[in-house]
Parts: sequence; C-alpha cells; structure tokens
Amino acid sequence: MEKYNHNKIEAKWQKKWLEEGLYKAGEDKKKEKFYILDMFPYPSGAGLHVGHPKGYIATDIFARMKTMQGYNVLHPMGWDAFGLPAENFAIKNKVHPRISTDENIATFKSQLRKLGFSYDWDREINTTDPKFYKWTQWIFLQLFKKGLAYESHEPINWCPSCKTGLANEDLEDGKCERCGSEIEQRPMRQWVLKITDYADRMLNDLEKLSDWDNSIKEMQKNWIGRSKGARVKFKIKNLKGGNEEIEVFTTRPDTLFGATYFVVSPEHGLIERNKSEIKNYKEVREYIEKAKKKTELERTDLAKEKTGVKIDGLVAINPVNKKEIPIFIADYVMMHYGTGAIMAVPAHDERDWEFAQKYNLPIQQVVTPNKKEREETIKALRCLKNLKKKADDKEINFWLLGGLAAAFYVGVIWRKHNDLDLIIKDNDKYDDFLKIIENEGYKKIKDKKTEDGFISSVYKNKDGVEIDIGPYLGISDLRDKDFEEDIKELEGVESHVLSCDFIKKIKDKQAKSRALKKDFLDKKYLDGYVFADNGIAVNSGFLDDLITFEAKKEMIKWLEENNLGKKDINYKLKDWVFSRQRYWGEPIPLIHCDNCGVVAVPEKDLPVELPEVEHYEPTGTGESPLASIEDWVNTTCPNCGELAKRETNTMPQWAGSSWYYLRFIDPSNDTALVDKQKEKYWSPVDFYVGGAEHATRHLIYARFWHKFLFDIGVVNYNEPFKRLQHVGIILAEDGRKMSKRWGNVINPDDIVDKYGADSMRVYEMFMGPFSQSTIWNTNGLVGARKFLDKILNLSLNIVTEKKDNQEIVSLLHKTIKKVGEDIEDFKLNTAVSSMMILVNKIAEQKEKSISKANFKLFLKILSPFTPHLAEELWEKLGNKNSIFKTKWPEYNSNLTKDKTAEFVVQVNGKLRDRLELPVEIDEKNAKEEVLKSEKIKDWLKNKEIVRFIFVPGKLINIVIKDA
RNA sequence: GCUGCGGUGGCGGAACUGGUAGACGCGUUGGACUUAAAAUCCAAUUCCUUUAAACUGGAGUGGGAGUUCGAUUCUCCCCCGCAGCACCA
Repeated sequence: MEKYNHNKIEAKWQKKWLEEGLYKAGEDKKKEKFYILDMFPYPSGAGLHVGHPKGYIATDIFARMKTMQGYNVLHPMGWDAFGLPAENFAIKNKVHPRISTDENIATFKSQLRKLGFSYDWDREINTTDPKFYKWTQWIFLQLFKKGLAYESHEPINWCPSCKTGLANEDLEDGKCERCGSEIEQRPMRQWVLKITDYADRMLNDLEKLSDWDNSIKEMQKNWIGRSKGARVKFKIKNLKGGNEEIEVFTTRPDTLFGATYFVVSPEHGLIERNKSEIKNYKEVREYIEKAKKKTELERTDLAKEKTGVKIDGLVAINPVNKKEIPIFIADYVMMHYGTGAIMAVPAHDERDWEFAQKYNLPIQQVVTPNKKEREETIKALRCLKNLKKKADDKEINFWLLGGLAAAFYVGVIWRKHNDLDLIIKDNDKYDDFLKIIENEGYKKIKDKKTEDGFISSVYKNKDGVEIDIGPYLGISDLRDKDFEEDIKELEGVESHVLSCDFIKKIKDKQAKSRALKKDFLDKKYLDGYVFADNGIAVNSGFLDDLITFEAKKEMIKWLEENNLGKKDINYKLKDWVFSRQRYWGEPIPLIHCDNCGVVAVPEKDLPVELPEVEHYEPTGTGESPLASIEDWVNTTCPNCGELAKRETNTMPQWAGSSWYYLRFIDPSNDTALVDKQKEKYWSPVDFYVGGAEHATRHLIYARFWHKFLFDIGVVNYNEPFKRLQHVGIILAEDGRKMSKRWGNVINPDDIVDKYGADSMRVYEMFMGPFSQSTIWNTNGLVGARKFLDKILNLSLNIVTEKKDNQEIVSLLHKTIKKVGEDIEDFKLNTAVSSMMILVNKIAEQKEKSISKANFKLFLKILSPFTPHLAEELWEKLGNKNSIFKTKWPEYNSNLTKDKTAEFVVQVNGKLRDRLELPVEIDEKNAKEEVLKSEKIKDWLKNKEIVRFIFVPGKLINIVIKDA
C-alpha cells in the first residue's frame, strides 16, 4: 500500500500552483465577482500559532468553492505592520522597525504558504509601505479639508508606559490595551477625527447589515450608545450676583421639577472660573486633587461610596421652578460624558439618591407608579380600533390599547386571508374577546415570538385560518427609546376612553414577569424610594398626570419655548483621538506655519515619508521622536513659503486598516487610491471574516472612513463589508489562550510537518461551530488525518467501469448538496462530517470501492478542504488540468430523494416500532400497514384509537385510550 | 447592573419549519494482527432495570412549570457559564 506522504505532495503542489499563477484574480467583467477577505494580520515577532489560520482556512475553502462555481474571486492578503511591538523591539535591540517588520512578514508568509492558501500574492499590501501610506495620508488630508480632523487640547487618555495618547477604543477596563498600564488623563495637543458626525449613520445603517453577526452589531450599538434626551440650561449665581449658564444633558427632562441639587465633575471649568467666589475653595481644591490621583478604575468602581464637596458660594437655579439649589463637586460625574455637569434628581436616579442620602439632600418625588394616580390617568389612555391593512397578506389588525398608568398594553389581532368583523370597544372585554374568538371555532395552537420580541398566541380554526392575538407592546415598552415611533403609528385612529384595570389581566398572564414585580408590585417603590422607571408625573406643575413619554415631550417643548434648553441626542462614542507620540506610524501630513496656521501638505508631495532616526524612544513630552530630526521637521510653508515646521505626531495603528481592503482592488495605482471602475466592479467586500475583538475598534473605524469616502465620491457603496462572520478563537489544551507567556503555543509548522497541512485544515474546520471558541486537541487532529488516509486507500480501489450501488450514489448526491450548502452557511464542521459519513459508507461495502466518475465528483467537493491531496489524487486519475479549474458539481435532485423511508411509529407519542414504507404513501395506506405490525397490535389491545396522526414520509402516531 | 450568546454522553459536538436525541470525531473497553509494542482493522460505548446473552421496560438535552398526539426545538419563571459595556446622567 502506498503511504500518504503529505510532505512530498504538499510541497509539490504549492510549487506548481505558484508557477502556474493559479490564484491570480482577473478583471473578467463578464463573470460575477466575489470579494472574500480575511482581517489582515499584524506580523508579530512570535509568528503564527495554530489558532491564527482558522479563519484563513475557512475563507480559503469558501474562495475555492466560489471559484469552481464560476465566480471571479478576489481573495488577497496583506500586512497591518505599523504598531508598537515592532517599535519596542527596535528600542530594545537597536534594529530599525523596517527590518524587523520585513523579517516578521517573511516568517508569516512562509507559514501561510505551507497551509496552501489560494491568495493572490500579486496584490499583497503592507501598511508601512510609503506607496500604501501615501493614500492613508491622502484620506487624512481629505478629512482635514472637510473639517473632520481638528486640533484639540482637551485632556485625553495617556499611557505612561507607552508614552502616548490613546483613543477610547484603545482602553480595556481603563487600562492600556497594549501594555496593561493604568491610564492617566492628560491635557495635550492632539489631532482628533470627528467620528461623532457619523454616529447616527453608523447606528442606523447597522440595521441594513443583515448578514452581520448579531453579536457584533450589538456591540457596536452599545459602543455608539445613543441616548435621546434634552439639554437644559441652569443659571449659576455667585455671591456677588454674577451669572453664568451651564448646560446639562438628561434623558429624563420630565423629572426637572425633581432636580434638588446640581453636580459638576472635578474637571469642570466652573470651579476655576469662580475661584474667588467660592468660600471653601481650599476644600474644593483638595477634593479635585484627590480625584485626579485616582485612577479611572478606582473612580468608576461601583462598589465605592459616593463622595463630594458642596461648593459654598455658588447656587444653581432650577429653570423650571426658579428654586435655588446647591451645587456639588463629585467624582461620580464624569467629564467625558454629556457636559460634565448634571441635574440631580435623587427621587428617580439611583446614584443621585445614594448621594442625597449621604449628604442629607432633599428628595422630591415627581414620578409615581402609584395606583391612585394610575387610575386617574387611565382616563388618558385610549383604546384603539385600528383597521390597518398590511400590503402583503391582506391582514387586518385590531389594536387594543389599554393600560396601566405606567404601561401600555396593546393587543394586536390579525387574521389572514379573511375579513374579521369584530370591533373591540373596551379592553376590559379582553376575556370576552377571547371567548368570541373561541366561539368562532378558534383554538390556540401555539405561542410565538413576534419580530419585536413579544409573545403572541396563534389561534386556528377548522378551516386552517390562523389569527394571532397578543400583546404588541408589553410592559417594558414605555422604557423603550423608540416608543415614540410606535405611538405615532397609533395616532390618528379613532379612540375612546376606557375604564379597566389591566393589572389583573397582566397578573394572570405574566404574574412572574420581572418588569411587573419591580415596577408595580414591589412595595419599596410605592414608598418614595428610588423609582427610576417610567410612570406618571406628579408634583410637576404643567406636567402633572402625564405619562413619562408625554411628559418628556411637553417639557422639551416648554424648554424650547422659553429658550432654556432643547431636544438633544448624546453619544457614548467619542471623537477619535488620532495622534500618537510615537515613531512607527504614518506621519500626519500637516505643516505648522506662523503666518498661515495649520496647512495641509500638498497632495503632490505625498507621501510624507518617515525619516530615519537614531533613537526610537518616545520622548514622553507629548512630542514624537520625529521632533528631534531638524532637517525633517523644518520645512517651508506651501502657502506663504516662509519657514515652517512639520507636524510630528504619527497616526494610530488603526489608520491603515481602516481602508486597506480598498487597496487590494487596485494595489499599485499611483494616481488614485483606487481606480473608480475597478472599485465599482469589486466593491464592496462580499464576505469578511475575522476576530470579534475588532467589533468596536477596526470595524467602527473602517465603517466611518468608508462612509466618508462614499461622501467624497471615492467609493460607490456606503458600507464596506456586506457579510461579516466572526471567528472563534482556538484555546490551548490547558484551556487558556495560546501565548508565549503560558508556554502553551502550538506552532502550525510542526503540525504541518507531522500531519500535513490538509489534516490541519480539516481538523480546524471539524472542531466545532466556526464562531465558537474551542480547545485544541492533537488527538482530534489524528482523527482528521485518519479520514484522509481512508480517502487515499479508497483512491487505490477505484474501478473505471462500475455501476455503483444505488444507495451510495444517492448518498453521494446528498453529500454534494449538503457540503455546498454548509460551506455557503459557514457550517464547515458538518460539511466535514457529512463527507466522513460518505467515505465510511463506501468503505463499509464489501468491495470497498467506487466508480471513477463518482469518485471524481467526491474529490471536487473535498478539494476546497484538502487542496493538496485532492489535486494529487485528481492527477493520479489521469487529469492534466488542476481540479480547481473544474466546475463545482451539481447534485441530481432526483437522486437525493429516497424511494422508501423508515417511518417512526409512535403510540401516544412513544416510539414503538419502525416500518420501511414508500415515501409517497398516503395516510390511508400507511394506517393499513401500521395496523399489520405485530408490535403495534400488542399496544392496541383493549384500547380505542382516538386519533391517527400522519406526517408524510416520516412518522405515524396513534393516540389511544382505554376502551 | 445592562446587552448579547450559550447550557445535550467521559470529551468536542450533531439534530431541517416541533416528529427516531446523541450523527461525525476523540477517548475508553473488548477482540484480530504481532514475540511484543506502536500503527491498522473489527465490535461495543447516555443512564437505570433485567439477563448467561438478548429481548423488554423506564428515565434522560441546566432546574421547575406550561402548550401539544408529540418539545433539545415554542412560552413563562429560576439557576449556571461565556463575551462586551459599565457611576452613560
């Protein structure tokens, strides 16, 4: 028997593919394109471990299948090579980062080559290549010209160990993501990109990205963190009667009447401006100093007791009732969210409440969940009858809007294909309504989740007509930020007052619902404790008796009319701090001129190349090492020609990766970032695969830049990545992340050497669901190898002229179908398993062989997984051309259908027998057959058959009872 | 705390729109081959009951309820794990 010499086979084909240029992407416009992309790696000095290629293997399989299916596939690879590790290595070893980076790239590339990937290496890019970063700088200049890059001196995150400023996205738990040092806040000159201008669009467009992993979309949503609310101006009065105005942001303008004190964060400018008027300035100053020393982590520790100092000598005026309220300085208010100042409403905010308890401040309740008020406002609630046609299905909706004071309960009932002539006048008739439905012959068949996530019940009558009944908006919905839109939908519909108590209904239905327990049944909320949810306004002048949602609207209206505030949206997302005080990054292409201010480097002078330096060490002064290179820094102003200085800050590592995918389309273009026609053909990326750790960094930044490039007409589509799939990491055998630190790294080179690249490819795909993290197990890898051995053995038994067993042929075609579908869905583990089943079945046969024609079909579906082995066996069968130039097989749908099937026979739902029957058998014949079964006869002795359930092609269930 | 995802044999995991739970792989046990071991091949492998063996029966997808002829799948409550965010006003 010939031995499977993977080393020989793999080297042979890798060489051949390269020589033949098999994987060059063409510009054949007649073919449909497919752009499949991996997140390009940072070529670290450690090289790859076995976890890294997982995603690359998967995209390679996908790309190979797409190519065979006739697509023009773009599947490139490159290097995200700017960054701190190379620079730190340079500092330590006095080697230019260029050199170590190039070495690392060479290592990475050879490691990837060994795995047999189908990358088009002619399109390789490297973010540190001046020809590449020329265009990174170019994009920055466009941002600058559009006013989206601005200079700021605000305090920012500063890493004392890396000696550079950092963006919010570069922090992890308040620490530097790279080195783990505690972050300080440090005011310094910096360049900032106005990403917040795009926040709304980035948030809204997430909904269009239907082929993105949900988890990543959620993370981005949270990161952008939009909250709707209002800005409110508070007058600040000092002892001398002097005035100034400070704005606060609040999501609860309806609680303004309950604002009993005012808080500014320690960094707020108010203190210094009124220094002389503050009687206890010394005490205040001490507090500020203390707060400064605290790390971000200490300050945001939730378990910590709140502290603060009252500012003696200043008071704020609550604009709505003109009351004077005390001002505090407290570090539970953060300078970086909202305006750095808040109105404190202790009755309805847990933090304010805690603080008020400690410092004995007045607590004024202005929202109530109480039953009494609730009943009063019930008057305001409407019961709506809405006949709304849904275009698609002729559905008719009945809206029931009733409610609790603090919650609406809306029932939506619709009926398909038939007009339902019921008018619900009052919603205490809800039970009656259900009775009507039941009297009409409807029976509840199941509960289901609506698109909005609520539960509705499906009722069905004898004719198969289905109606859905259920809460459309549940209790929690008043808290929903988008409630407004839902209400709008209901407006303009005939309504009338109702007089029901829905609590009982809901108690019955959702007795244990957490929302109810917390908001309405829990006594503590009824006794004036913190009630942070929505309810009814009380003690609030013109807002009294309004529900929160309406009260907010009214208050905003009032604020705007009196010029005391306005509707506002606040984002958690902050502008992108874009400058780094380090060497190994793209120089920011700006010039500082005494006469003209900040001037852009003319585009014809790009790229501004990184100069050679002797010392890479960061200076720590807020200037990068570039600042000391005089003949580089000193230049002339392109505007006035006078002497001027270059900007010495460099860009963050995320700059190049924010647009690199566009460059693959046209990697060597000197005159444009990307050729318009080519961009139009290839863009957007159809499928993007990479780690979830990039959800709130790279993927946010890239979407921002892409939208900007769309706005200035460089790209034709407003989202960069159509489908996104995240790859689950591979953990070491000890369950930890693979890392030098733990000494548990497995090098793919060793695995490839010992078991072969194909084995590794199959194993990594077989391990488990692609997006899930799994633990590496070398034994499992042996299993994959055995599978390949079996295939090789099988190939030795090929019979040219042979009529294969019908069963095998049918299974083969089922497998072709499944493998194709699974690859498309990225269910690569089950694709592998289905091929294993096929191979096992063939080997189980007496003759252990298969015809040449059918084996060829199998090789084709196998080939994306094990390109080397497949190509070798393909050649052995006498084929001259590469298997990857052949067409992906089509399955014969007649062959995937079985003629007979094993029917499961149940009695009262319990499995009692199995019968081989024709698939197409009808209920009557099936019943006859089943009743012949001895086993079943036994079970039916002395019983009466109540029901006979028949599922075509699958199952028979006999429901019996005692006769 | 909030948001999202998940919980199935000894392990990784499979199961279409509710219809045979445990596919496939690993591990383990027994057997074949061998002087022996490795490799390979064959068989068994959820648990309990029963048995010489088998048949048979019962339980079983984190726990508890519910809907259904039938639930890993749908609904509600609870528990646990993972990930992200977090004094977000």
